[in-house]
Amino acid sequence: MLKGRLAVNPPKPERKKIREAVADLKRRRILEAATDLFYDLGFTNTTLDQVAEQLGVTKPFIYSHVGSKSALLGEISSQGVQRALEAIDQAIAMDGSPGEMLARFVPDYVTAILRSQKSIAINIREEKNLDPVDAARLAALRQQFMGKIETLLSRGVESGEIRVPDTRVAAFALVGAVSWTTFWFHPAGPLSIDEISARMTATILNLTHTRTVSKAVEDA
Amino acid sequence: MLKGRLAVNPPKPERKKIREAVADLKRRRILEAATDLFYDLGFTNTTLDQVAEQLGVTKPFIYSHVGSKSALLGEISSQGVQRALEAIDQAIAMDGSPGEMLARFVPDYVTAILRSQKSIAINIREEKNLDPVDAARLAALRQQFMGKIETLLSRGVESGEIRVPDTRVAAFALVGAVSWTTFWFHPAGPLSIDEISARMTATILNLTHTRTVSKAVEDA
DNA sequence: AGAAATGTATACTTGTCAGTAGGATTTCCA
DNA sequence: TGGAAATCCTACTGACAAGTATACATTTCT
Repeated sequence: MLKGRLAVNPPKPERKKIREAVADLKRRRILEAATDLFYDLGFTNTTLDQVAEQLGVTKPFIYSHVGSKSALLGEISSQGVQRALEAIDQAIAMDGSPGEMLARFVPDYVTAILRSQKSIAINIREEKNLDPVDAARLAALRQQFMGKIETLLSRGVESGEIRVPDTRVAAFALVGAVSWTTFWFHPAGPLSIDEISARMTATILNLTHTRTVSKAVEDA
Repeated sequence: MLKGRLAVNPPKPERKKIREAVADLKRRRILEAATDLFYDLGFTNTTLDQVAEQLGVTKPFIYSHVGSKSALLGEISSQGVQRALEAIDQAIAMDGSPGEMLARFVPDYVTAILRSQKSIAINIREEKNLDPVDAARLAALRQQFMGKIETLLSRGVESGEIRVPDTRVAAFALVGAVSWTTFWFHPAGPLSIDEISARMTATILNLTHTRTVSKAVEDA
């Protein structure tokens, strides 16, 4: 069998690329279907047979692309956090005052959360069904995220642009207010993602910014 | 067997009371144990055998006091919402301006949430494992709760005491910020329930109240 | 005391589902 | 076109846990 492997000519690069692209596509579709079902029914109430059925395949197909049911959950759960981290990193990367960074971050963050609504909801709800290794990894990411927000708020307080009684509690309040949107947002509802993002941003900046800045943001 | 029942003299009231009190106590202990385990391990990862073990009894004991595993979950899940509703009802019942009502409500609400931390967390996480009937009942309660908060905010906006860009979104932001505490609060951590309540209240009122009121609250 | 009712445990049934072994089918290349 | 390799399915196993039938123990009342 080793011989068999060696007998084959090395595959041409573009062929390999197509292979990989196909495999990626399949993985993505599996993730999508699983995300929908986990979101609608809950992780433990969803069987992999159901996921397979929705894709028109069977369970072993899934196992040939994904290690296990919990691996699937781990991957889905991390998606939302990744995007949230991107949002804060981009905001921090811009050159501007802490207040401007926050004004940039919040709408991006809300938008990111609402775009990955299902993964975020799953991430929050199914934490206890995660493999301990994944759970630890995600906890670390979350902590990193919280730290960055808190630092941003602190710097804004120092510079006088931001006014909150307690940066740590304020950071949690901010994240809570935004994360909570995953539970009440309905894509088919009256408010679009952009509208919610705008209103939530106005609401939150009203909370953090001192009046002068807050006015400036409103006028802009 | 009907005859047997009729042959018995009616039980004396105080006797019956003791019976009920004992049964109530047992139920409460079952609920407590189940709450701890559901919170720590998640609903589906907890077996009723584990709950029984923690109480030093066996599974049929539990079934003699509780209809089913999901009935247990339903009862646990509703506890937190009940208390939150009490908090808003008490605040509304006081005679005072909307701003004063809100200033009364928020700390009570935070305290209620943190005191029933585990049930709230379970309520949020295990929604999909609820019996559909319970789920509908709880959804109705939640909606009622949200409606009352939104009304309160609207009245405050009318009276000029409260300033938010959008009462509906602000109501969700408020509830999100507070509910989120269940996920990061550690009873053994550095901040007590009262401290968190105070800081969260200051943070939130900073968000809702116009400056003058906000100052007055701070000075008080 | 002893009959009746209540409460609790032992020991089972039953259904469900994650994960897999091995075979069928397609794809790809010489 | 033959045959190897990749891909996918049919059909199973093994474990686990909810819920229960039945028997035993304990209290309660006459």
